Amino acid sequence: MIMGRRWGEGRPGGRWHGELRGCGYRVTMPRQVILQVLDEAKKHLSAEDIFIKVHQIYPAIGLTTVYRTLELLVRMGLVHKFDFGDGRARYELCDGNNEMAHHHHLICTDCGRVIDYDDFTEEETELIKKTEKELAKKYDFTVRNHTIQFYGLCKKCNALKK
Amino acid sequence: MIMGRRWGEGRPGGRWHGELRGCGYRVTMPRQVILQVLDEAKKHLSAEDIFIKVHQIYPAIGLTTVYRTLELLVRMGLVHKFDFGDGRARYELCDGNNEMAHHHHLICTDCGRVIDYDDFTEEETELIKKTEKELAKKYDFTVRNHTIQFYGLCKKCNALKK
DNA sequence: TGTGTTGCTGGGAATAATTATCAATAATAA
DNA sequence: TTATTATTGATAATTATTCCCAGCAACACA
Repeated sequence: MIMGRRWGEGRPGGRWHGELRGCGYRVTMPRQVILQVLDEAKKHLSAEDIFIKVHQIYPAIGLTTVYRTLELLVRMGLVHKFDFGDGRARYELCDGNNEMAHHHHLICTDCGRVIDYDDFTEEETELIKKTEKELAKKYDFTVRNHTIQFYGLCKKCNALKK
Repeated sequence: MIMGRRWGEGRPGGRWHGELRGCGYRVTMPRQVILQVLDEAKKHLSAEDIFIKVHQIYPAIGLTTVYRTLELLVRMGLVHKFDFGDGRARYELCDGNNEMAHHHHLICTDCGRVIDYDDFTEEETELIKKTEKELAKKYDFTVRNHTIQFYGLCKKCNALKK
């Protein structure tokens, strides 16, 4: 039962030890805690959201470090950065290990509400994969991630218009 | 040959007279020129891009008005707002009248280059339509637009990594 | 287990896009 | 033409994000 266990797998923040070290980065407290917070989050968080949550665990954190680390994680492909059009970016752990189911977003252009959905992805996944392959060939572009967002009016705003 | 011609259809900026008035908005010079610039643009423009172009046609324009008008047009559903993750929004006329072919984006996370592509398969278009319908039903959400973006490395940046 | 190198950090200042304010202007309806 | 009032433009204010730099700490090597 112990075999195959890698260093840090028991610790919440230690899980990404390998990824960081593998890219030549140091494993620091801020990085571990930020990853932990992202992992525990059930939804996309803004930089400030992350800062506040991390601050509760590790109060010495600086906002600059949050931004710097997020940029690093995005570059590494561990984190995905979203823009919902409200002027602040959101961040989510990528679903490389099925940690978080792959999903997309419905964004209300009126109240800014964001609805996650993960229905209809079976068929979609197939198509996306195929498309990615074709794009890669045609444009010589290495796809690492994608975003699908539907914009419109949510239930409430729809009702208010009438 | 003259019948059916509505006011403003001959003028570049007058084309949207109906849309504006229909929503109870006034037809002003800034609005007409901004729409003209968006219409003539072959690609997505930032607010500043638009300001500069409009300024050449109508120098009295203020940057505030550009932002204000774009927000209005987005709310009206005439213009689509994009976020490519570089901190500035981009705007494009919607393709309601086939003016501009519907397209999606490939975004290089390294150099920020954006590639438009509009070669989707039949299949792809079908799926989107179907998904829109089902989402509308399930979440009571009126879809007015959508965005599909692939993130990754473009040809050049791919080459540099090796 | 100590120690030096150097990547990483935190705080504050700087930047840049966007939004708020408000008196002056101009599009409409009459 | 005139009155009404939406719209505008200049400036100030706001807000997310980045820059800068001296001090700190991870970790390779001993």
